[in-house]
Amino acid sequence: MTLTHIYETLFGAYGPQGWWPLLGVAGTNPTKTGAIRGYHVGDYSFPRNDAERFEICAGAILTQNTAWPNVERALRALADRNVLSPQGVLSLAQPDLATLIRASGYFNAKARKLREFAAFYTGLAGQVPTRAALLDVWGVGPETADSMLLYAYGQEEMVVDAYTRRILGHLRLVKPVADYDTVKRFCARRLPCDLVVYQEFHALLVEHAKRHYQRMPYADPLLR
DNA sequence: AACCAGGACGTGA
DNA sequence: TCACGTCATGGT
Repeated sequence: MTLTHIYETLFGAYGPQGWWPLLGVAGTNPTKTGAIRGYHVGDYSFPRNDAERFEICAGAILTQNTAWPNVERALRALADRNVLSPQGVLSLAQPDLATLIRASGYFNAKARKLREFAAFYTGLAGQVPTRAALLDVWGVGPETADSMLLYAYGQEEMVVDAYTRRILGHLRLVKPVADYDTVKRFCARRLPCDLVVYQEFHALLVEHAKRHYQRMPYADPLLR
């Protein structure tokens, strides 16, 4: 079972996922599970502007260990108040920001993370951040940094998350204890370095895991 | 009604 | 390094 085969199998089964979800983009994904919306299936021209870029980054922080529908509530609360922007986030006192993003969980920690990131983002002045610079921001770890680079900045950085580990571990392609960078290199070495492939691969693994890796014991009907 | 979700950080060994 | 506790809402 090669990663290319996994990719093609999942792509054949679910089709393009069109990540990252955006509030202003209607969900048209025929394979969507649950309440997830905001797809732009088959269109890889995103983000189309700076507002969408920041929304993706904010979502990457808010979705840490959190289900997307809750993240969407928080993002919508920010958008409704017209503060889903670096300036908007920084205009709020941290407790007020925390109240707005309450639904996403860990709201105190995430309010601080959003503010730290908004300040960093402003300092970028439109430049693409390096991975190392992102990792220096408090609240941005490896997965969050790679999600931002891959989906907000169009950089070919493989995203490894709990689902990636779960699926690849179940298929015995990686050890369950392998660290982030080990799994990342494993994937990067075996898939073509292509933006579409990277974006879809991560999204497809999430979709597949949501369908078949929610509860033990796993019985994967597609991969083995 | 426990269990978990597209993690990251701080601490003590 | 590494294992473990902490942060917290909402769906199943």
